[in-house]
Amino acid sequence: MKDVIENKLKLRSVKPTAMRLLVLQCLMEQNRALSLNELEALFENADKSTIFRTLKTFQENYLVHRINDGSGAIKYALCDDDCICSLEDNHIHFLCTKCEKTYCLKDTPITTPNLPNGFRANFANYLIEGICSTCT
Amino acid sequence: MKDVIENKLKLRSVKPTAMRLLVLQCLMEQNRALSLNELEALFENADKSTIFRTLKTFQENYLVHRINDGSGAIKYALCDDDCICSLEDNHIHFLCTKCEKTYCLKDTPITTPNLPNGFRANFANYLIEGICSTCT
DNA sequence: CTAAACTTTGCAATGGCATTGCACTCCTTA
DNA sequence: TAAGGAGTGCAATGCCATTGCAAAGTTTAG
Repeated sequence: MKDVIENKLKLRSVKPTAMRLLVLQCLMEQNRALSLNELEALFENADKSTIFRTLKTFQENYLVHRINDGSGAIKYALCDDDCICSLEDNHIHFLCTKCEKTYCLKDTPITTPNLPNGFRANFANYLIEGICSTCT
Repeated sequence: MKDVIENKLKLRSVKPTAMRLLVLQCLMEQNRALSLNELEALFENADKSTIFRTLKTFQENYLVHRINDGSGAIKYALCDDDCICSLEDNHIHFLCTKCEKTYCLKDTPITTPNLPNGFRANFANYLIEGICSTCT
């Protein structure tokens, strides 16, 4: 397990500090998108700004992507190993309004519609709100 | 013109105060989604909280919908006259990363994808970022 | 082996935006 | 015309993202 995490970091040329290993592990275990506050709560004794900067580093190296799910707090979720956060990597996110958890629906790719003349798309953020399978 | 605005309010049973007429007019004229700060700047001498509450009233009566375009500030845009802000009324929003303006693409309805088993959709927020036709 | 240079971390602000309590004004209505 | 309710303005408050600065840790050059 630890090897998998370290490999993920190595793959993206990010130095494996203790904090980074922990944050990455959390994101892998939870298997959903987490906010800064949620992550902080999972650690108890880590500083929020350190986690923030850890996540920033992760973003810059395509380890995580940020999700704006309208909850007020930005959520962070793991990227796939071959992700470069391009339009093609964008996928639908699902916010359950009951349990308040946000999931990546990686198997549900976004179909970019035909835009009006002169509009060009660089990035898509498609959020669906509803009830998730465990809350049904 | 003024009649059109007053009618919109009457249609939704919202009393036409001076502030409400002004805010509604702004939203009609700009033909795009505006943030609270943008609206405040257009008036110079109106209080932000008054505009906020005006917009809240508008939302509650399906006159405007709020858009989370990831800019940090919520944007507000006019609803169609027959809108009840249901899933069917949801449409794509476009944020131009050059001029920072957000538009409703009402002619580009959202196609809701097939969700994984057990997931049910109630609301969709589909935002596309890119370059708009006037910035191309 | 050691000192300098750089990176990471923790603490303590700061700033932006949404939201609300309270008092004042205005408008409606009995 | 007085009372009640609706609308407005001002001044907080709170939440979240972000950053400056100094301490601690790590790497590198000599």
